[in-house]
Amino acid sequence: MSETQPSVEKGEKYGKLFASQRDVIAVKVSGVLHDLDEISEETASVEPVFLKDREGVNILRHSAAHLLAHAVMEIYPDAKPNAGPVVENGFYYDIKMDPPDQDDLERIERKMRELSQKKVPIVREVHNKEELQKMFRDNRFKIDKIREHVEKESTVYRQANFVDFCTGPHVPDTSYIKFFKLLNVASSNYKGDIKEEKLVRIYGTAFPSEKELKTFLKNREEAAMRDHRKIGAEMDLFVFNSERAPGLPMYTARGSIIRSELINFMREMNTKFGWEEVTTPHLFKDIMWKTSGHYYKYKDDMFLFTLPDGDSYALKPMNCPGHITIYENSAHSYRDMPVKFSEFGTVYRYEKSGEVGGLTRPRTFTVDDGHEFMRTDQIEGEIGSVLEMMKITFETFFENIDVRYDLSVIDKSKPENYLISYKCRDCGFLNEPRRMSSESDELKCQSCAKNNLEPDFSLWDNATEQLRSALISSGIKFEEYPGEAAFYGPKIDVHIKDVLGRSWQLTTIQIDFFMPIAFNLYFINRESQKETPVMLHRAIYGSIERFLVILLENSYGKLPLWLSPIQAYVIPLSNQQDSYAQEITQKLKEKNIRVYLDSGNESVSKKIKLGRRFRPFYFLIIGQREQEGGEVSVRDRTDKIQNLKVDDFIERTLENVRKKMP
RNA sequence: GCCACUGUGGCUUAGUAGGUAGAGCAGCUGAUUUGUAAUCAGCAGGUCGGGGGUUCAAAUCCCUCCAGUGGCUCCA
Repeated sequence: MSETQPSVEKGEKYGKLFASQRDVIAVKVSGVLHDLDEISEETASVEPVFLKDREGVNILRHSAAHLLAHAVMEIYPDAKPNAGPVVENGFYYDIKMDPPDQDDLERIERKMRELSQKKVPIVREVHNKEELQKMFRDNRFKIDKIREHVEKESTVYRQANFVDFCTGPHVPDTSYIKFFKLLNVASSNYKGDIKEEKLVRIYGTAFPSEKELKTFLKNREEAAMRDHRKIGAEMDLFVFNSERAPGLPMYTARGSIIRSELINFMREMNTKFGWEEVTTPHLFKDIMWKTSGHYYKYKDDMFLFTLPDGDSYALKPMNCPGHITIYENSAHSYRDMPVKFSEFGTVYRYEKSGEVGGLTRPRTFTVDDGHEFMRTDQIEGEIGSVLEMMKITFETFFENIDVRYDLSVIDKSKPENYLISYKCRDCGFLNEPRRMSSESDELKCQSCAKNNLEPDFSLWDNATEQLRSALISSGIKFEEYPGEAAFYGPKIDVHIKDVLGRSWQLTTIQIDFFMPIAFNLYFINRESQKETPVMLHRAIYGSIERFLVILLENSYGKLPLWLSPIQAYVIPLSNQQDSYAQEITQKLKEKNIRVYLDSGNESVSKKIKLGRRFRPFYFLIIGQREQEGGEVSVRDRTDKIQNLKVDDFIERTLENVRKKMP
């Protein structure tokens, strides 16, 4: 790669060597992107960035975001642009303006096309901080950015009357931005702060070629067809009744079959990996949630109620306290550790109105939950064991799927958000863990009563390190996200994208040193002393509903045989085959094959047409020929048709179910 | 919770200068007895999300509440 790279002399434009190549839109000089027109300050070897390159597309989209803001400013001169970054599959721009409607959006897009055709040069200018502040004096967003990021000088990009504070690079002129589309309007808050100004966020996308744009738009339309809400309705899997139970899904018989299969699969795996299944109630008195700490952080998000006798209860938002209560009930020796409880625990969380949606964010969902109590020397091995469960699960359900592993760690600059031990700077006493933001009184040392405390991160650091090394030794690639930890500990989260490109957390593995302290849990160690166990929270599916979402969208509802609610959809050719069809249906049922008999007076074609929405694994057509030969005509997912003896079909089906064949 | 959009029979949907709702599919009835993505005919089904208002008159205009969708925030 790095043989003789073309180079430019001091004082020359970086793009000099590529002047004739329109598909070169920027250059890379020792790993840094630059505009073609930028003047080199020294002799440097330059690498061309083509429009179609990943980086080229990003530059294009970034320029398209500028073009969007440019068009908006032309139409609405009072608008105040904030920022317009590139995102996956496109870009957006946050602008302080009146929310545009569909017509406005089209008007903006037309203006963008107009500006594109005008081939407006996009010019980079360098200004010092004072000049910048002057240029953007009527735009507080830009001023904030200039104050925060600029030391002496920085760049702006000018295209006709529109100037944006930006480090670039950009395409040379607006005519490069040709194949774009504004997608939708949303809203956001400045700096993501809900107390800050409301901004309009306009999403759009741009591509190097018309073909790519068209493909993208087509895929987007098709993605909507794969939406689990649509598939679920077609397959008759679940029911939403927004008047009676907003955010509270119900499962039909067919939907329940899939749930049961998922649960059975995990139940077997739990057994294999040493998890004992327990059952806990769906509600507890509020004292439980006060002890666990959930109450203080989440009481606005819990279903809380008070009975006439004055007792207050809450539907459980988590299963851990229940499992803790079972653990507490008996004495544990270090020899018994780890103690591992699992439960398909249905939890209830009052998700705020705008946050609920489909099965990805319902107000009740079932977690394939597990809580483990162990000695510190068992942590790494146990995390590895859970990672193994996860690996088996994902391999079973998905052939290839884009998985992201996050290590969610504490944000040490905000200790008030977490349960943390505090050390006294005066007497050195290590105080019990607490969450500062839930304390009304000033924090005082429990030993010397002074308030000179500092957070002690040792438990957090320890837990984080154990998670990190377990990931590394499992050979998993991951990224760390400060501030994403749970209030009681760091966690490994696994994210998978839905069909609309939104990322959802499925698997989660969390180390918790604090809940055991909060509940005074212990086991008797080798020295016959009480010792606090470490807790591990884990869910492999995460929630059954979310997992189902990914399964359905990923497979377009064409679930593998062992998960299909209807495995065989029986269609008699005419009612002369009714009794034979009945007989076969009954026989399959007796073998535990899930079968549906469509005995209406319709043509085979029509029955197939109407039956397809249920995504049965097989259609079994039964006519006179089949009846005479003791056969069924089997039409599979690929629409291949094959006649089989009934017993052969049964045998084969059962074998494939057993093997969990895809 | 915030911003925007949307809300017509089980599903998809027509219905904008405001004049008390049309259709297809599904359902039911009858005819047809069918060979792998829709046989024909008929019947029934809607207080147009709820409430309030403007008007002689509202699915259509206004207010408000509820819900859904897309974002934001949040997500133990």
